Amino acid sequence: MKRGTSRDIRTANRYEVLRQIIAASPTSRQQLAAATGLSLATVATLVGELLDLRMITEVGFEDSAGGRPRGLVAVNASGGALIGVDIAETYVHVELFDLALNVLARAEENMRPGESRPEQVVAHVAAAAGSVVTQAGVEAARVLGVGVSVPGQVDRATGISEYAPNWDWHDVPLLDLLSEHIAYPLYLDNPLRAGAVAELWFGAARGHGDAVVVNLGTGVGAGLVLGGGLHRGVSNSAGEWGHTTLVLDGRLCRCGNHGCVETYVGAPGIMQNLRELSPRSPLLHPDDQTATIDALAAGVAAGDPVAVKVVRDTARYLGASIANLVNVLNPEVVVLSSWVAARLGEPLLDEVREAVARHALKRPLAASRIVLSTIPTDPACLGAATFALEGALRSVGQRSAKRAAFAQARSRTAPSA
Amino acid sequence: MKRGTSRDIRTANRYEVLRQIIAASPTSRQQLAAATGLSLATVATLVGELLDLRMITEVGFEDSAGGRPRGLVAVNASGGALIGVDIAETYVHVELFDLALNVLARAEENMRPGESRPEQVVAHVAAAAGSVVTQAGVEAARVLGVGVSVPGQVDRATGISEYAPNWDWHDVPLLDLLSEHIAYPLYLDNPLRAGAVAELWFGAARGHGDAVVVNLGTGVGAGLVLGGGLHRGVSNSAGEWGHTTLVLDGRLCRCGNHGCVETYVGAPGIMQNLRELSPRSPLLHPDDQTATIDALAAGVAAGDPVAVKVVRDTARYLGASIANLVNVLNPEVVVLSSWVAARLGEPLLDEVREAVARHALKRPLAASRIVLSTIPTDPACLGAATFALEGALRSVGQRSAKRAAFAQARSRTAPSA
DNA sequence: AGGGGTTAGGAAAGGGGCTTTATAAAGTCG
DNA sequence: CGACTTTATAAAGCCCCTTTCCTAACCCCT
Repeated sequence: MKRGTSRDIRTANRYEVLRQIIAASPTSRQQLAAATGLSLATVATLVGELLDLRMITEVGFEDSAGGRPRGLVAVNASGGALIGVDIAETYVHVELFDLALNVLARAEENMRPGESRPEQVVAHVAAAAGSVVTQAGVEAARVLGVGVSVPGQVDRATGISEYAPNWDWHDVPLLDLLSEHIAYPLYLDNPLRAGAVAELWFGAARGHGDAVVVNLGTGVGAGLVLGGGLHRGVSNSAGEWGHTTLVLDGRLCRCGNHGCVETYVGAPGIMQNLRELSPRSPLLHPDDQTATIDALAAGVAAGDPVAVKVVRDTARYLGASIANLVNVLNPEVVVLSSWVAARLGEPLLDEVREAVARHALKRPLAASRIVLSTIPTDPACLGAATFALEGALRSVGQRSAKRAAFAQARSRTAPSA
Repeated sequence: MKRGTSRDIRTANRYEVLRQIIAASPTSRQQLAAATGLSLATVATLVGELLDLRMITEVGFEDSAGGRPRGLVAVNASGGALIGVDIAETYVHVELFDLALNVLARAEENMRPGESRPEQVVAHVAAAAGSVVTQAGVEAARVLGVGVSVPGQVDRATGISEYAPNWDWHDVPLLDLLSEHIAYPLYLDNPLRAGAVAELWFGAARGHGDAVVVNLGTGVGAGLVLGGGLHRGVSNSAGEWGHTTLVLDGRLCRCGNHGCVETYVGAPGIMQNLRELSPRSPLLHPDDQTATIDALAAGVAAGDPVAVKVVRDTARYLGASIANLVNVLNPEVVVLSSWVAARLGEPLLDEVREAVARHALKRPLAASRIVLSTIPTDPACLGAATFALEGALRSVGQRSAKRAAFAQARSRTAPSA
């Protein structure tokens, strides 16, 4: 049971101030103090730190009501670069961000089925990472770090991929393998937590102490923000909501269990919902999840009754299982994220809201908003890059000790002179 | 989103030190420092504070290996009293504890069906609270506070019982009503959280950052300990695990939903499990939950195949839904608590462990231990009293400002004299 | 009996953090 | 051009925790 230290407070405040600046650039110290609840003095110190790091810059002044104008600061977008890597079953996405978290370059490597050895995956990552750096033309020294999202169970401390379901990896020392090809600081975690931290910094979970980021893709899961921070659980494997039982003795899941949420609301599960309703539906593309989900979305837009019914059925499963999260965790906001949610969009959201309302208890329900993610790019990439940003920010404020000591010594001798 | 202050660190450390002293009384400062990870100096300060408060006392010395003997401190059991109140559907339990959390006096008031008006309940509480104080013969001034556990949704800040399912209460200002009869500081919350905090301070969750306390009674729910503290959720209604869906379109629950966990593993649910297996079983006491559960426990002990099967079926439901918690939250320990768990005991636990192992993912499962609660008395009473203890401890260290200023002023003038 | 040696406990100093108060800087307005 | 306002920084104060140093207390050995 870890004890908190006063330094953690500082780190949290640093995060909060930078988040705020990124969100509302340019902004003044006054606004930051109001938004964060910190005193002007503390904000000024933190802003000073960030200026020293060249992560933000002064960008002019703003009239005040008759007094000294407010100095404005903004993210120094070109002050550094962050790389986010999203490793998935069939592809590796790599994006290079500036400090405003704009995408400067993008690279995608597709992996052929069977290409599942760790060295092969690592080679793809290294190639793509090299590519984005040259594409964007940033100097290597400006890259603050590389965040890597890899499916399955990850031990962040050791950098070991304990288990990756797609490739049946067991205890692969992924960080070590990657560091042979990549010289920047590396941060490893899984897509659920990456998505959650992306929403926490830049998305719908901003400013909320308790939030759930529901990830709807081929696999499903949830990233949990509890008490203002990511909840990891004791072995960094919290959030496996996709493998909670919704239908006892229900559909067989790839995890070996029956009736998992994932088998009803993951992309293959949705295809199964469609198949059970209308086995020969033209919406169904048996070997292509993306095409099927797109066809469903188009069908709903066109008023196709089968598509509408499939989305409704899916929303019913999804609503019941989101209601479980709402009842257990009582979050302020539930964010629907990842590609399935993005493609099915509002129609799915509306049905889900209704279904959750039917299943959840009144009080927790009243406190929870359910929204779609507003993150336009790959949330796992953005989240992974955010881990790198957090990492860069965490290691601040160690080496200023010498200067402080010097300043103090001088101020002590001055009066005697 | 609340920011933490350095004072919270102090409060947490104060809790931790006192917890440790209560758990291992008498103990030395050395042991405390080792157990808490704090420095000797900090432990000494905190111990000093607690000595000043007369919550602990020095009780002698212990030989050290050849050097100065270690001073021993122990809880000053008679240094104060705490009252815990457990309001349930049919009864009010009140217990008076000394500071070692021993029960000094107990009172129970039974409520007749229909006796559901807030004033009637409050009258029972007031009567029982008065009774325990006179029984134990403690002076009123020594009572540090009264914790009250009331079912349903509670707003701690305002002291309003927003919703109590048994009596259909809506927004009852319970704290105000109670304070008309009870002069001690009052602390209100619900039994789930009371149970969790009891386990966190004195039970199986001690020292664990992430724990789930599963409450198996007539109703069921879970108290969540996440990140070392109680997780309340945004509207203090987290933990309603009893009303998560385990069987889509399953049994009708009193919450209006279908297939809730509670309908399978709450006492009435277990009776239903029995009824479905063997409608005319002599184990079944249709109007008496307690007797039925007792009969089942006895039946299992005697090897009655029907009883064994019912417990196994129940454990199957329970295991699947505990696995859901394990997968989502990845806790270090899951504690089975409340009267149903206590009565069915080890046989239930064994079956539950097996069932959880079948349903949970390998990694979170490997990190989780499932245990029975070791708290012998009513956990809601103990937990409620613990709220009072925490409250008393939280308001420490405010009023020493004046003395500190004085001491400093004196030390500043001294050298010049 | 009286000094080392050893361990405990407390006091002081040091380092981090945050806030309040004072002061300097930079405008506006009469 | 001075008075008033508003912003930003500097100084001082308070709260934590830890490290370091010193005294207290006890053992043992001479």
